Amino acid sequence: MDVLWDSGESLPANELRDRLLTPTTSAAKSKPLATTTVLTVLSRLETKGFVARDRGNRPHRYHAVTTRAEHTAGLMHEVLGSAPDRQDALARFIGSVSPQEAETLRRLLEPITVHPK
Amino acid sequence: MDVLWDSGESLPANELRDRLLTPTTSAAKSKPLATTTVLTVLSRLETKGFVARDRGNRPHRYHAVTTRAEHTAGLMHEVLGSAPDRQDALARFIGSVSPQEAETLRRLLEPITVHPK
DNA sequence: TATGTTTTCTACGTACCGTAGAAATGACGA
DNA sequence: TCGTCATTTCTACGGTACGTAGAAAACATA
Repeated sequence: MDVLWDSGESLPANELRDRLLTPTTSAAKSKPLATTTVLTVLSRLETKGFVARDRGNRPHRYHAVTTRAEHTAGLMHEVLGSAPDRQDALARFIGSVSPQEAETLRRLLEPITVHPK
Repeated sequence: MDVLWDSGESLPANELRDRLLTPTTSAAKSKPLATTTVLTVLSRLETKGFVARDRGNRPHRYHAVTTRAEHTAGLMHEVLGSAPDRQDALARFIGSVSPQEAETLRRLLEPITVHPK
């Protein structure tokens, strides 16, 4: 559902419905959804704080509250946070990460260090 | 539900039911669950591969398939895996991690590097 | 004001979970 | 062998969430 969220930025319900026919990330075009369906989902997402809408002009415009990456990171934190043994969980997590990703992580972590010179 | 999973290791349903009255990790003792309830949940968890049972002797003994930490890590990977922008997601994740945890991560990542000398 | 667009309300089917009763199964002593 | 009790399986009900959408209300504008 959020697929198209990350695509554009702040669109009216109808736009969304249309874009849902063109699966941004490949996949065959499925049957069109009723506009009301999209609206319903949008409200539900709104109550959950995933989406916000500009209630100003008539065709309300919706936009994701966070980026997909933020959302993903958030979920990860949520999962991690629900673990009583964070350290351990992190260890396991790191342990099963691809070399490339490990490298990425290492690079990402560096900046935090206040390494002199 | 898995709370007690991580506690002991491989117990019969009744044991479980009893232990559920003594919330391993604090919290007040709630009302006792029917044994069948526990069994039901156990089967459901079994179908999902979270739990396995020793069907040998009569009081089947159940045990978690993975440790809590592994499970958590697994979930994290799952979440991360469903993201089209892994790098980005990881970046955000790291960005919002506590300094201590960042340090832990750094340490965990080192071993992987084949640093000479 | 009539009419088409957009939004809100309400609803139905499916699925999963918590909980547990009823029935089937198995073990074990009398 | 049979009764009885522990254990397991089957079935079920209430609750919550989601996908989907029709009906009705709210609006804008010709």
